[in-house]
Amino acid sequence: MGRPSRPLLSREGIARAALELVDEQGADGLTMRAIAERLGVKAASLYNHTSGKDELIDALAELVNAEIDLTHLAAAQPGAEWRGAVADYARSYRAAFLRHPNTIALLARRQVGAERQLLGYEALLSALDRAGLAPADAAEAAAALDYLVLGSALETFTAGFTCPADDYRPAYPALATALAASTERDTGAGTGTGSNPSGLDDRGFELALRLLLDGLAARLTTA
Amino acid sequence: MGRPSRPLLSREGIARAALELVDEQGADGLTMRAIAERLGVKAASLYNHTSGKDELIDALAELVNAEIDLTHLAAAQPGAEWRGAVADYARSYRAAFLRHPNTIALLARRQVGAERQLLGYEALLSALDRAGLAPADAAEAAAALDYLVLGSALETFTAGFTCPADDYRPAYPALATALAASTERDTGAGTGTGSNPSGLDDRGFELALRLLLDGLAARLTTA
DNA sequence: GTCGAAAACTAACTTAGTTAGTCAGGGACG
DNA sequence: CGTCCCTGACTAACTAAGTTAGTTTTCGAC
Repeated sequence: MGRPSRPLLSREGIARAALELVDEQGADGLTMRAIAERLGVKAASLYNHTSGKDELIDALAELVNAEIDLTHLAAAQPGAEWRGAVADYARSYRAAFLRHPNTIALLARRQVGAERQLLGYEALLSALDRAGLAPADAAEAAAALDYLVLGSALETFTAGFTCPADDYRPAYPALATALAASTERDTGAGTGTGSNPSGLDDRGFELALRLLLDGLAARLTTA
Repeated sequence: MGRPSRPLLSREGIARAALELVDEQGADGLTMRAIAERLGVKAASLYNHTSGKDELIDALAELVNAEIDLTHLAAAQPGAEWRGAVADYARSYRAAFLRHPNTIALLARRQVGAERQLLGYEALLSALDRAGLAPADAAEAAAALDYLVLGSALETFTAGFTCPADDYRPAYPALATALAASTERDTGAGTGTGSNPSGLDDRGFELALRLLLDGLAARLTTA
C-alpha cells in the first residue's frame, strides 16, 4: 500500500479515538488494534506517531484534564468571591472525570506529571493565596480539595449498591435505612451531573465541598 | 508429577502471595506466572483454586480491606466520642491503602461488592446514626468521608512533585512558594504515616478530616 | 480394592503490545 | 527533470500473559 497522499493519522486524532473507545467500551476495550480499526488503519501504523500505549494514555489524560475549567480560578479577585471560584473549579474538575468515568482505571496508576495538572494546581494555589491563606495553609487546602475531587470522581459511592435499599436490611440495617432516606431526598430534586439516578454522590460531594470551604473561610476571618 | 501428598496451594495463600508481589513489584508485576513461581508451582495450577485473575484481585482487595480497623466505630457510644471514632476509622482506612499503594491501580477499576467494604459502611453509618445524624445526612456524610479517604489514598498529592520546590518557580510561582512553605513546616515535626519525607499529604488529609467533622458536629448542635 | 475427585503437571491457544522489514508518495536538491 | 530520502502506511512475526485441555498421581470414601 505504501505511504498515503495525505497522512491518515496524527497524535491528536489517535488520542481522541482512544478516549472515545474508553468512553464507549471501558478500559479493557482500549487495545492498539481497536484504536487502529476505529481510524481505518492497522495497529502497527500507530507507532509512527506514538512511542506506545503508555504515551497514548498520557495523551488521553491530557485530553480529560483539558476539559477542566480554570477560568473562574484565574479570574478570582483578592478577597472577593474566592469561595465560588474554588467551588466552580472543584465541580468542573469532578465533572470532567464523571464525563469519562472509564478513564479513571487507566489514570489511577500514573504519576501526575501532566503539564495540564500542574497548571491546575498553580491556578488553585494562586487563588488561595489571593484569598489570603498563608502559603503552607494553601498547600494543605489544595491537597484536601484534590483528595475530595479525585475520590468523588473515582468512586461514585452509590455505584456499589446495585440492589434496592431494602435488600441490605437483614445484614446491614443502618446502610439500608440511610440509602432509603437518601433516595427519598432524591425525589423532587434534579439528579445533578451524574447519569446515575441517585443524587447521593452529588450531595455527598457538595456537602464535603461546603464544609471544607466553610472551614477555610473561618480560618481566614479569625486570623 | 501428579497430585502432591499435601496440597501446595490454597486460595488464601495465593491471594497473600499476590499481595506481596504487588507490594514489591507494582501492579504490572502481578502475573499468574509470577505468582505461581513465588509459590513454587506452575501457572496453570492456580486455576484449581481460583477462577482467574479477576477473582484473585477481588481476594486481594479483601485482604487490604481486612486491615481496616472497625473496632473504634463499633465501640462508639451514643453522643460520646463519635468524632474520635470516625476519625480513627478514616485514618485506619487510609493507612491500609498507604501500606499497599500499588494495589490502588488494581482496585480502582473494580466495583465495591466486597463483603468487607459493606461492613465498613454499615459500621460507619451506624456510628453516625448513634451520633445523632438523620439517616439521609449520615449517607451524605459517609459518602463525603469515603471520597476523602479514597482520594487521599489514591493520590499522595506530593508524589507528582519530583523536583525541589524552587524548580517550579519560573513557570509555577504559587506552587513553588506553597511547596517551600510546606516543607518548612515539615522540619521539626514527625513525618507521619507516609514513607514520603513530606508531611503535606498527612496534613492535607488531617485538615480535610477535621473540617468535615467540625461541620458535622456543628450541624448536630444546631439541630 | 476400586473409583472418583482433587491437584499438580505439560502443552498449547488466544489476545495484545510491539518490532522488523517492505513499499509508495512527496519534497529537496542537483 | 531525475534522484534521494524521509514519511507513513503496510504485512509478518515475536513475545508476554491469561487461560484451557488433557494427563497423571494421590487421597478419601465406599
